[in-house]
Amino acid sequence: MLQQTQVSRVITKYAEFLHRFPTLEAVAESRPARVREAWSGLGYYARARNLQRLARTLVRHGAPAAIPGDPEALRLLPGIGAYTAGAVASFAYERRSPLVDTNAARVLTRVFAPDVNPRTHAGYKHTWEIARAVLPRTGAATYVHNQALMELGALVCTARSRACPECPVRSVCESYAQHCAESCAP
DNA sequence: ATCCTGCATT
DNA sequence: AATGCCGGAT
Repeated sequence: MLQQTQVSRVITKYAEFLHRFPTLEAVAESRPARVREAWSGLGYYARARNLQRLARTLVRHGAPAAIPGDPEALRLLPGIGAYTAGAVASFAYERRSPLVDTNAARVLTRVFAPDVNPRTHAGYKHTWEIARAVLPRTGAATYVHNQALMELGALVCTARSRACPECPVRSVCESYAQHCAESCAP
């Protein structure tokens, strides 16, 4: 649901969806129209179709669904791209796996590569290299690191405004001096 | 117009 | 590498 959709708009829908479909088995057994119905209002309905395809893939043979923890295995599932694979590996399994969403891409380029535009294809690839390069050593630390990276982008270093005075990494940020020296620095 | 915890298809 | 997909908020 969070793929290209704001958290604030997902929260309610997610709770309702889980109430209607408590398990992957429930999603797998449902008629597609029911899944689509529970998704209504969120947009990008291909995600709902992909979710059910994913559920039906994982619960085949009636066995309890097992979600892979390896990013490469996750990446093979319908609707799971590079970001979601990294997010599940990192957050659900505490694997030492990088992740780049819109927040991470913006923060990483602003902090480490001010001249890179993450919205271009080359720039986006570069953000993945940075994300891997700055990963901490352990999986447990990676969970916290990735969480913090995304939260920084969601709450402090947003697309429309940079709260540099409130930013915990401003002392090492390469665009801080450039962008906020006059307007933000005390 | 631009943005949002992207992905599949071409 | 580029585009379509959905919809609400800024």
